[in-house]
Order: sequence, then structure tokens, then C-alpha cells
Amino acid sequence: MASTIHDLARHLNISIGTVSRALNGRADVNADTRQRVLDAAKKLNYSPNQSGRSLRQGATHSIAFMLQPHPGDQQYGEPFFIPFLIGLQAKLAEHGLDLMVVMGEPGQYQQERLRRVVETRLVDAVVLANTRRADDRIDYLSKAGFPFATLGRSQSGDDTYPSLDIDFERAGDEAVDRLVARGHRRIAAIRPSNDLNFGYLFLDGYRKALRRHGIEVDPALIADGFINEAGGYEVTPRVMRSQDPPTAIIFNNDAMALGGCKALAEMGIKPGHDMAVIVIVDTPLCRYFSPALTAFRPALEPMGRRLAEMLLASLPAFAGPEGTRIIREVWPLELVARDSD
Amino acid sequence: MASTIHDLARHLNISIGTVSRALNGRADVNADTRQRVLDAAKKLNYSPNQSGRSLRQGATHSIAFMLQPHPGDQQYGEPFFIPFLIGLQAKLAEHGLDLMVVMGEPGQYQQERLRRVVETRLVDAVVLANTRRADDRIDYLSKAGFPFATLGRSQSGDDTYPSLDIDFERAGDEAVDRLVARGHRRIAAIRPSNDLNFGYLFLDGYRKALRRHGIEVDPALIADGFINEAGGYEVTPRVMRSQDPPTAIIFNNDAMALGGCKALAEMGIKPGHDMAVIVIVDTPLCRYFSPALTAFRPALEPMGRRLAEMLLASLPAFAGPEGTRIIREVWPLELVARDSD
DNA sequence: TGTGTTCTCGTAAACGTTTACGGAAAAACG
DNA sequence: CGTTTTTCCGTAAACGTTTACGAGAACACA
Repeated sequence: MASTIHDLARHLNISIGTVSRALNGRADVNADTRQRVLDAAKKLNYSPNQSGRSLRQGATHSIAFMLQPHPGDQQYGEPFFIPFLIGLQAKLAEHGLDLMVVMGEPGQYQQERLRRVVETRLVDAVVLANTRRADDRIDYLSKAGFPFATLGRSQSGDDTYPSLDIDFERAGDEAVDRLVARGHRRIAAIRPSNDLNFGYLFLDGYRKALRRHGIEVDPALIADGFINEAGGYEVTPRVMRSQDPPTAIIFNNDAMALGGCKALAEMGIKPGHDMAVIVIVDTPLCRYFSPALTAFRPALEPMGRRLAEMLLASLPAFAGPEGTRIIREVWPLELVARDSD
Repeated sequence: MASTIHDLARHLNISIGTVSRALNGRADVNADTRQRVLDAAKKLNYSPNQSGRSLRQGATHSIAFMLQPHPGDQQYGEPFFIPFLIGLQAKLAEHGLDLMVVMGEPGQYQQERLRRVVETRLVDAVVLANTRRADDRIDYLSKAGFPFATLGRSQSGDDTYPSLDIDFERAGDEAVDRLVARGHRRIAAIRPSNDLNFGYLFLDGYRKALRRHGIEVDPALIADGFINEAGGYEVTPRVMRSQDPPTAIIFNNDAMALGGCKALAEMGIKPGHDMAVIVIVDTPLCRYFSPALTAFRPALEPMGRRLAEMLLASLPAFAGPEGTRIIREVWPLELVARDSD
């Protein structure tokens, strides 16, 4: 069934070298011969064996996306990533690259998987998501000199790898802006713990905006929790027990927002009536929740395409004539106004 | 950085053959030598090169999952598949296999991608999802003699490949049962068009249950639509315009249910009050919708694990002593009673 | 001591590609 | 017609493994 380059050579009575050159579009092969090879390839249903090709070229033509669900998040299915992956894979496919998704058990660090993927030369490059503030995966890849890109920034601002992130800082800022414009002064922020970098960035924007409006940042209105529904449910009552409770809450994650709304409901508080709620980042869940949650939405699919481009530009094999470039980008989010604020 | 088997051999002053045998746990190598090889491997940070290994063994040790979003479904992100993938990958990893997720552009058939994956020997086997009633991918793989398994059944009941499916027939049956028990006689069924096999199976169960209860099947209460929100939105009014409108609707897909509920809302009909709604299959969206939708839920993560087992059992290289077995299973769904019926 | 067995290892081929190198034939040039 | 250049192709090595085969040494057995 599977024919090799040798089969073609035998069939055409020429050498395998010529066959290979013909197939790869090299210049030093007669136009007529090339056509005959191409015809034979079609006739014998030839496709190059990836393993052979990879071994020889030292490149596998595939990229790994390391997907690491947050603890307790499996029920949500990380809807965030699918559109991103669609974009990523679409762009990679344009360049003949395959996408391998390496998933870990939820909540368990994937350092070990990563090492294996890298050392075993399973892929040519890696895309990391859910980057942490101090991310040992980034340290490892940097040290190993293995090509990678990240969705999300880490703490170290070094420009040695391409990264694409959402502007959580600006989103936090704009959320506060919007709430203040609607008359709120007591605005709470609920977010995952500090080691996830976007929680840190979000809080930064939140603080800056408050100060700009001359509102004192009240630590009692800031709470950290696990990045899932249970986390939001557990932590929301905490800010509500403040001396001077908030009239608005910004949630830094959709799942946490849903848990928070559940807690609010149990306290007899209705989002959209008694409490303004905004969530960063939007997912389909926000849209269908009742009340529909006002949220900041990223352009995930284009982001996937873009990060693929950026990664490719950083790979010597794909970099254009201008050579290898490292690019970092931060994309804005779009406010989707709904019924909760 | 990356050391090869030759490096180890040179370092220990033995032949590469012995090194390989030592690493692979073969019997014909002295215990002392083996230990020295293992130590050196750790010291030199050796990992076998996948390409070399694949080429020689004729096996890549990886499995492809062909993910094909339905047209217009990218916003939902196919939350259905993530838990399944987590289970699938977990079980495969136990056997040293990697999972490659091949995603197509939403809505565009992936026959071409599949061919490339197969002919190029990129993976050892393939897992198909979203199987259609007559599925050319299955035909192709069967004909090519390439190992595969499916999540979902196709029309042809041939037992030549492992498959795992949800019991849509029974779910349709039980949904009708439940609604009849609650006093409904006019029960509508809204589902994707016939070529998706599960829509066909669901309708079968629906019909059987109605007949069992002595209720005539009214074609005016059955509608097909695109399997997304727009489809549900478009098609639901159709059954409502029936002479004798339904008092209950069973939706065969979460997205269609959401679209349907939107249409109902515009007609002033409130699910859970004026209309009973049940959806097959449950997703997080159902849970957070208002009213929370009663739904049938599959055990996705265990299903992923199970299908991996079934696939492995069908592969000669992994089949136990009892040899290659083809297994087909159909799993029941669990009713999650919420507020919509 | 001679023969057979077991243990351990080295040799070399093979998997399917790509590519550096060189050479023969054809074409160009004076 | 002789020389140089160009065109085209074959040869062979290399990528990093695994494994069939055989050989030498040690051992057992009679």
C-alpha cells in the first residue's frame, strides 16, 4: 500500500536521488523527468514517510501545544482554548506543520511531559499556555535552547521568545472606568492567586484606574481564589463581608464569576440589579448565564493565527530574508455589554 | 545537548547494539553493563530520538484525534470533546503513546487531512469523532487497512473497528418517558439533519417510546436544522406553528436548544413554565442557562479512557495474549434533572 | 578432555529520506 | 574542432534507532 521513494525509482528505472530531487522541486532535474516522477508518484499513491524525512532533516514539522487545564476545570472544558487552537492550527497548516496537543491531567504540573517532548525531539517547537508569573517551563525551554512561544506573558520581560497576550491590565482599567462612570465607587476585584500572571496584570490595571479616579484601593475588596467555580463561590462572600460592601465586582475569570454569582444569589443579591458584575474573559458561558454577563472578549481565533506567525518568524527554518525575529504583542479586548452591570 | 546512543557507546566504550539492548531491557545483556548504561544515560541526559525510533520500528507511538468542529460551532468551542480528550490522552499516555489533535477548519470536510495523516505515516492509528451516517472517512480507513476507532457509530454495523457511542436511542426513549409521565402528549423533537448518525438514533428512540405510550408520531413535531444555535433558532418556530402545538420539546444538541429557547422567548414562551425542555447532550452551557436545562449527561472522561483501551486492544502491537479484539460499546447517559421540564 | 549450552556482546544491515559530490553528456563558445 | 560551461543524474553517506546473526568466553556435563 505505502510506496516509497525506492518503488518510484524502480518503477521509472532511475535513481532514488533523482526521484527525491524531482519531488522536492530542486532545479537540477530535467523538466520531463520531473513530470514523469510526479505522474508516477500519483499513480503509485506515494507520500513521503514522515519518520524518514524527520530523521534526515532533523525536523519533525510539528508543533506541540501544551494544554494544562486548571485544577477542577475539567467540567468547563477550557472553552477558551478551542478557538485559539483552531486559529493556531490553521496558520501552521499553511506552512505544512502539524499540531500536537499535549494535555496533562488537570492540576498536575507538566514539566515532565514537556521534558520528554523536547528531549525526544517529538516536535520542532512548543506553544505554552496558562503561563505563570514565574514559569519553570519557560526557564527550562530557554535553558535548553528549544524554540517556543507563549500565550500569555511571564514575569521576566526578557525578549528571547515570542509571546502573545491579552491586555488584562487595560481590561481591568476599562472595567473600572465603566463602573465608575455608572456611579460605582466601591468596586471589588476577584481573581486567581498571584502566580497566574494575568491575575497580577489585571489587578495592576484595576488599581491604576481606581487611583486615577481618586478612589482609594481597599484591600478588603480584593480577593484571591482557586480559578474555578468553587473558588469564586468561596471567595465572593469574603468581599461582601467588608465594612462597606461593594456595589460592583469585577471577576477575572468566567468560572469564578459563575461561582461568585451563585454565592450572591444565596445572599439574595441579584447581579444586574443589586450588584454590577463584569467578567474578564468572556466565554459562551457568560453569554448564556442569566443575567447575561457583561464581559471583555478576546479575538481568540485571530490570536491563534498570529501567535503561529510569530513563532514561525522566530524559527530559522521559516524566518523570512530579514532573519529571525522575536515579537511580543499584547492584544486589546473588546467589551461586550450585556445585562449584569 | 541532545546525546545519542552513539555518545553513550563511546563514553562507555561499548557498542551501540549493547547500549540499545540495555536501554530496552532485553535479556541478553549483563546486569552490570545494563546498570552502567542506565547511569550513563542519566548522566548524559539521553533520550531516544523519536524519528529514529519510529523509522526503524515502523511505528510512531502516537495517535491522531480528528477533531472536526461543526459549521458555525466555533463559538461553542466544542466543550463536549475536551473531557473526552483528557481521558483519551491519559490512557494513551499510560502506554507511552502521544496524542495528536488534527483540527480542520470548521465545516470543511477533512478527508484530505486524513489522507495525509495516514499516508504519511504520521501516526499509528486514528480516532474519529462526529461520525456521520455514511462516513467516507470510515470507508477510506477500512479500505486502507489503517487502524482506527470511532466515537460514535456509523450506519454500517460492521464489526471491523472499535467504536464507542452514547446511547442516543435510549436517551430519546427515556426523555419521552419522563415527559409522558409528567403529563405531556404533544412532544416535539428537534435535531440535526439525518446524516449525523446520532440524530438518527435519537429519533428512533423518540419514536419507539411514543408508540409504546400509544401516542401517534406527528411529523409536524419533528424538525431538522443546522447543529448550532442558529439552527435551533430557525427551526423551533416551525414545530410551534403546528396545528396542535407541543407542550414539550426534546433538543438533540445543546447549541440547538439554546437557539430554540431564544426563539421561544421571543414568542413569549418560558421554558420550565409554558414549555418543558430536555436536551441531549448535556454541557456546562445547559447548567448555567436560565432556566437550567434538564439534560442527559455522558461520562465523557471515562469514555475517553475506554475508547483508548478499545483501540489499543485492536492494535496487534498492544493486544494482550488473547490477540486482537474488536469491541463495540454503547454507554448510557445519566439524566440531570434541572428546571426546564 | 571434548562437546554442548549459556551468557554476553559486537557487527552490520535496515527503516525512508535528503543531499554533497562528482562525472558524463550536452550545449555554448571561441 | 577544442575548450569551457551547463545540464542532468547516479553514488553513497548520513540521520538515530533496533535487531538478526554470529562469535567468543565461560560454564556444565559426560
